Amino acid sequence: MSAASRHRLNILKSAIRLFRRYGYAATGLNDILKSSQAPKGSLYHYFPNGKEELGAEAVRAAGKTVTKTLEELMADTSSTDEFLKRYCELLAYWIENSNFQDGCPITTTLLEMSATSPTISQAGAEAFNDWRTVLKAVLTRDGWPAETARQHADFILASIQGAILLSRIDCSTAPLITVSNLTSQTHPGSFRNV
Amino acid sequence: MSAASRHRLNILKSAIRLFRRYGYAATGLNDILKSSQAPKGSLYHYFPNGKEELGAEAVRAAGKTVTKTLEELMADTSSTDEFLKRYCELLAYWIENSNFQDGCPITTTLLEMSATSPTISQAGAEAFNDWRTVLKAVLTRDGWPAETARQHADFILASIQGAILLSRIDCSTAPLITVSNLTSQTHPGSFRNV
DNA sequence: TGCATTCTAATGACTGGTCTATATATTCAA
DNA sequence: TTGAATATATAGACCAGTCATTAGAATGCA
Repeated sequence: MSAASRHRLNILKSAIRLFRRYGYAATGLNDILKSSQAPKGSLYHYFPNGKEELGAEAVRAAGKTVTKTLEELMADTSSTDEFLKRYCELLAYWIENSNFQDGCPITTTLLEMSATSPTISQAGAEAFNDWRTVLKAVLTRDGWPAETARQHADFILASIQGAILLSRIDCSTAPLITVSNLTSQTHPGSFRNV
Repeated sequence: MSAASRHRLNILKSAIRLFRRYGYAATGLNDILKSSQAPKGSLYHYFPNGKEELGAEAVRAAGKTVTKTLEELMADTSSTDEFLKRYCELLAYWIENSNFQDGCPITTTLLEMSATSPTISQAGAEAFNDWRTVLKAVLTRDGWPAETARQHADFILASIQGAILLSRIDCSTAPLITVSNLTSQTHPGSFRNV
């Protein structure tokens, strides 16, 4: 990485962190600049369309990070059951470690901007699609037929998203653990065992 | 209702509607006042602690409306399966009718304020608990043992919350329908049939 | 009943501050 | 010397919240 684009990356990282914790609207550009230690002029240099572009980029970047985690976890596990258990453990660990202040890195921003920014919404839809694709691959690997796998990928995605929300609001990892267990029950070991 | 408190109710209704669609931080008090046609002084008269109190009240009120809907639906159905199907249909109808601009009436606000406002978070936690209680009653009525019912209530709550999110971002009722079908599969007719 | 008084509920102009974004000037590196 | 990068200043809109004032109901009294 060139020293020149160091600021760009720091701005993006700070934006992701602050949007995730406090939301898009409540996070001021000044907060992001202060946290990233980047000069003010850099923000509009690297993100000429201002806050909305930064928001979309943050959703894209955070989305890709999650996709990468899911792919690595898929390579590192051999069944849907194991995959889900491991992922939920990971989530519970991170959420608890943030004192239940951090949730999904893109959900809050997406809900806030869904009605006003097509740009950000689209970035979010693409991230969800990437995640779905990995989940579908995990299910397919376990022998699930394509169409069934697609639907169950949605189901798993929804359950986990909801579990993160509940865990955060309840300040307890219990919902995540419950969802992990019950989702595993619904997707035991392999489709062939169902 | 006294004519005097008309403004209070209108402010609350507008706050719920705007917070739901645009989020808490992006909704200015002026927006709420304009939409409710209430004078500005009334806001601080009825909600002396300002925006945060209004936010907590909005979460409480919207939460109770949902609880009531769930209770009515429980009385109007005879199995978990039917209950879930009917509720997801209802949600899909409302979301589609808003052109996918409205989601859960409290989730966005809760995610935004979770890290900064214990007051609002607590109002949200209580709302979720009320919903859980109804869901648990629905499962118990179907013969599920108490502890199992509690966990499945969480599971259902999470799935539906996630499904609303996905439907909104994808601008499609498909995730809601998928979750409705698969959740029903997981909770067929009665526990005795499992 | 009719009028004066009291008191509280209700109000809207106003404040200080912060927001995003822009415009211009300067620095720095190739 | 050129263009990318950074710094500064500020515009213009909007923000939540305050407070002196007003409207109107309740009360006391004749």
